[in-house]
Amino acid sequence: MRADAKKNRDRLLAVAGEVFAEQGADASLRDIARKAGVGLGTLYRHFPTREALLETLLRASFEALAARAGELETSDSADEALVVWMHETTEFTYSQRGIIALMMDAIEDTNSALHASCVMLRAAGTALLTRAQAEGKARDDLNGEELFDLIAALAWLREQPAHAPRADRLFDIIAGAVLTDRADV
Amino acid sequence: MRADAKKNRDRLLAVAGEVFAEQGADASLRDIARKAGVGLGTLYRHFPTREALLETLLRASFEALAARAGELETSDSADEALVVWMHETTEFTYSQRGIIALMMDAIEDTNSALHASCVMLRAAGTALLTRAQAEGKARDDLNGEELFDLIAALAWLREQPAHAPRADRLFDIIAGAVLTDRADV
DNA sequence: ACCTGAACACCGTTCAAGT
DNA sequence: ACCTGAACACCGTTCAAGT
Repeated sequence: MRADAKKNRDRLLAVAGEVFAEQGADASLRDIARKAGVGLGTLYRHFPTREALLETLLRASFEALAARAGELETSDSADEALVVWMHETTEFTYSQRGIIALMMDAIEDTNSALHASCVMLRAAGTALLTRAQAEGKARDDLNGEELFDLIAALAWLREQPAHAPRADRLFDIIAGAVLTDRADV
Repeated sequence: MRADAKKNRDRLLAVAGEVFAEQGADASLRDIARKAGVGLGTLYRHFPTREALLETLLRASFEALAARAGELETSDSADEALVVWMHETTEFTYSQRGIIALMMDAIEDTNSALHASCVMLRAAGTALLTRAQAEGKARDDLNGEELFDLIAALAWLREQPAHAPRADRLFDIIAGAVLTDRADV
């Protein structure tokens, strides 16, 4: 890559990171290009879709979340590990408002730039769920896809301003529904 | 209202009903005006906001759902009544894709045209929940706002194409979390 | 090889001009 | 009293023209 191209790309990523964090994942791409001092075509050349831009920005975080699942799998108790990971995953998507809807699409769309990341994330969660189930800590009649749906539902709720004051309660209720022991977490 | 104004209004409502049902609650208002054979300004004159248009279209359905809660309250067992109503409410919002996000905003925004309808709906659900709790059929540590959040989360999930095949399972899991008896519904 | 921005086809919203 | 559609300020996306 030519040096000027790399400079533009880096600048775009830096600005996009700020703008997405501020305005959510549906922020204007035109605005990002403008703030990066770059032509709109340059943004599209480097990142052909919004998903591609987000994927580049968030890949490291997705991988960190998957790695975190591996970590929790060897350290904490099976049920606690699962709940902690559900919580951290929900909080992560909240830090990138609007991304959970894109992730729900991407996980079924092999052409999406976010597809691989989402599949990886779901697999990481599935491993934690399976371990908890093996130890009788999580309900048996639940699979990784359903767990991903529940996390997505929590993440979406978290994004709703009307819901904010009840975020923790709702998390506990749904996490409680996943575990065998019904006591709040 | 002048006869021609009423004709335009009726025409707009008829077309909007079709277009929203087809394309979801975020359909283009310009498109609706065009299809109704009416100037865009006429749409705005009759319905100053998208919410106002939706409210006029859906008020009857909202009221029917609230009435249905009253009906279920006197007929069915408390737990079944609650779950059936949760289901019917979820299905209703699904028939109007995109409306649940607007409802979540509207319930906190007294200025929204949808505010009253949402508050009424939440109150109807709260009554069913309270009865179920009084009979020991629903968990005690839950209030009407939280129930509304759970229904909203289910409604949002229902709208996600990626989730569709698991819609029924997820409903059972969350409805199960509301009830005291953990058995699936 | 890469960048730019005009061009195109859309939005939501407002409002001057018409009947 | 009501209607119309141009006008304005935005989108996402593409692509001819420039360096």
